[in-house]
Amino acid sequence: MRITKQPRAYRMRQRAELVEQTRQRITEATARLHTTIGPAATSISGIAEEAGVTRVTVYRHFPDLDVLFQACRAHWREQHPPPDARAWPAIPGLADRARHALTELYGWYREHAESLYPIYRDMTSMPRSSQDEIRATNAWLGDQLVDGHTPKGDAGRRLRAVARHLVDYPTWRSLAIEHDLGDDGAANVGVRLLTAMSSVPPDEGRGRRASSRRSAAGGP
Amino acid sequence: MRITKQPRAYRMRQRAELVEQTRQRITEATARLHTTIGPAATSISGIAEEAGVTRVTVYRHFPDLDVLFQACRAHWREQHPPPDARAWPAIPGLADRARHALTELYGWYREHAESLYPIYRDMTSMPRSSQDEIRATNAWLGDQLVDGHTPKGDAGRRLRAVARHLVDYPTWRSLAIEHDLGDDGAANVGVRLLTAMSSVPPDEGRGRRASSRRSAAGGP
DNA sequence: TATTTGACGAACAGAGCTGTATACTAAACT
DNA sequence: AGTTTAGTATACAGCTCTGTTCGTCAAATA
Repeated sequence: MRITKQPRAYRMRQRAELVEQTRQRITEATARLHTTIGPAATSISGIAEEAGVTRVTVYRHFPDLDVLFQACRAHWREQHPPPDARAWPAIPGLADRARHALTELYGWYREHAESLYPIYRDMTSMPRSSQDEIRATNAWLGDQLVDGHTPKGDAGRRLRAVARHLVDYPTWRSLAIEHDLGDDGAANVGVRLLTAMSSVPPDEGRGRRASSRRSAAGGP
Repeated sequence: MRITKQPRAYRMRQRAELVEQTRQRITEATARLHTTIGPAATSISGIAEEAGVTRVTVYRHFPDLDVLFQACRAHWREQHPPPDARAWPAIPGLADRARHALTELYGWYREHAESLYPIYRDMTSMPRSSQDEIRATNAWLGDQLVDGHTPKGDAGRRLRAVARHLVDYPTWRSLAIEHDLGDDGAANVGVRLLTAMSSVPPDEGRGRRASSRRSAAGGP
C-alpha cells in the first residue's frame, strides 16, 4: 500500500472493462436465479456458482446485498422493458385508458409470468429497499391509470386504491391465471371495476367526504 | 415381541390420553410457529423446541409432514371458526348477499390478519395437499357467494371467477390493508364489482378483442 | 520490465437443519 | 410384580450456507 500523496497514476483502461464484465456476469447470474428458483432460495454460493466465479469474488463486488439486488432488477428491466405508462394519461376517457393500459400491462405480465412469479412470491425475503422500489413502481403505475380522474376527497382515494390493486402483478395472476379469466377477461374486470368505482356515492368508502372533480396525481 | 395369536390384551386407557396430549402439544406448537414465523421458516427442530419435546418425538408422532400440517390447520380452524358460508345462499339478492358475506368474511380476515399472513405468504412452501385444501376452501367460499346467480355460459364462469378472487385472503389484504381501503371499503369494492359483473355483455370474457402490443421504454 | 491488482483456490470456524440409532427412565398397564 | 412403551438424552454422519483470511497466478498497466 502506498502512502504517497500521489499514489501513482493508474488508469486501468481495459482492466476496468474486464472488471465490469465480471460484475455483469454476477448480476446476470443473480437475475437468472431470482427469476427461476426465486430470491428466497438464492444463496451467495449459488450466485457464485451460476456466475462461474468464486464466492469471494461475489463478496468483493457486492459487499452489500441490497446493491446487488437493485443492480439485478435494473438489469432485468432494461432487457425486458415494461409498457410505457407515461403515455397512459394522454388517453382522456377512463374506460378507454383502462382498457388500453391493462391490456398492455397484462400482456407484459403474461409474457414474463414465469419470471415475475418467484419475485413476487418471495417479496418479503428481499431487502426493504427492493420491496419499497417495487411497491413504489406499482403505486406509480396505478396513479398513471387514473390520473386526472381522481376527485379531491375519499372518492379519489378509493379510485386510486382500486387502480393500484389492479396494476399489481398478484392481482393479474389471481384473475387471469388462478381463476382462469385470461388476459382479456382480467382486463375487462378491471375496466368494469374502475368505471363502476368512478360513480360510487361519496359515503361508501372509508369515511364520508364530498366528491368534486379534477385532480392531479404525479409520478415518483 | 409376541407372536401369539392374541398378543396380550393391552388397552391403554390413561396412557392413550397422555400420548394424545403430546400430539396436541406438537400440533399446537406447529400452529404457533406457522402463524408467526410462517411455514417456510418452521423446522422440525423448531417445532420440537416450541413443544418442549425431543425431535425424535416429533418424528415418532408425525413421520409424514403432510399429516402434521393438516392436523395443524384443522386444529387452528377449530379454535378460530370462520364465518358460516353455508348460510350465504339464503340471501337472495346478489348485492345484499355480497355485502353481508364480504363484511363477515373480511371481518374474520381482519381479526386474524397477522396469523393468516404468514400462511398465505408461504403457501408454496407447504405440501401440495395443504395448498390444495386451502385453494378448495377458497373456491367453495366464492361459489357460495354467487350460488344461484351464475348463468350457464361464460358469464357465469366470469362471475364465479370474480367471486373467488374476492373471497381470497390476499385480495382482502391488498385492498383493505396495502391500499388502505379498510374492511368496509374493500367490501364495497367487492359489492360494486360483483353487481357490475352480473350485467356484463356476454362477449366480454375470454374472447377476442385484439390488443396493441408493447410500446417500449420504461416507467420510473 | 517491474508493478499493480482482480480473481482463484483452499482453508478456517461457525451456524443450523436433517434423519437415524442407541440406551435409559418412568409411568402406565396387566 | 413384572411388562410395555412414550419420551428422554445423546450421539453420529451428513448436508448447505455464512463470512473471512491468506498465498498464488496472470494479465493489464506505467
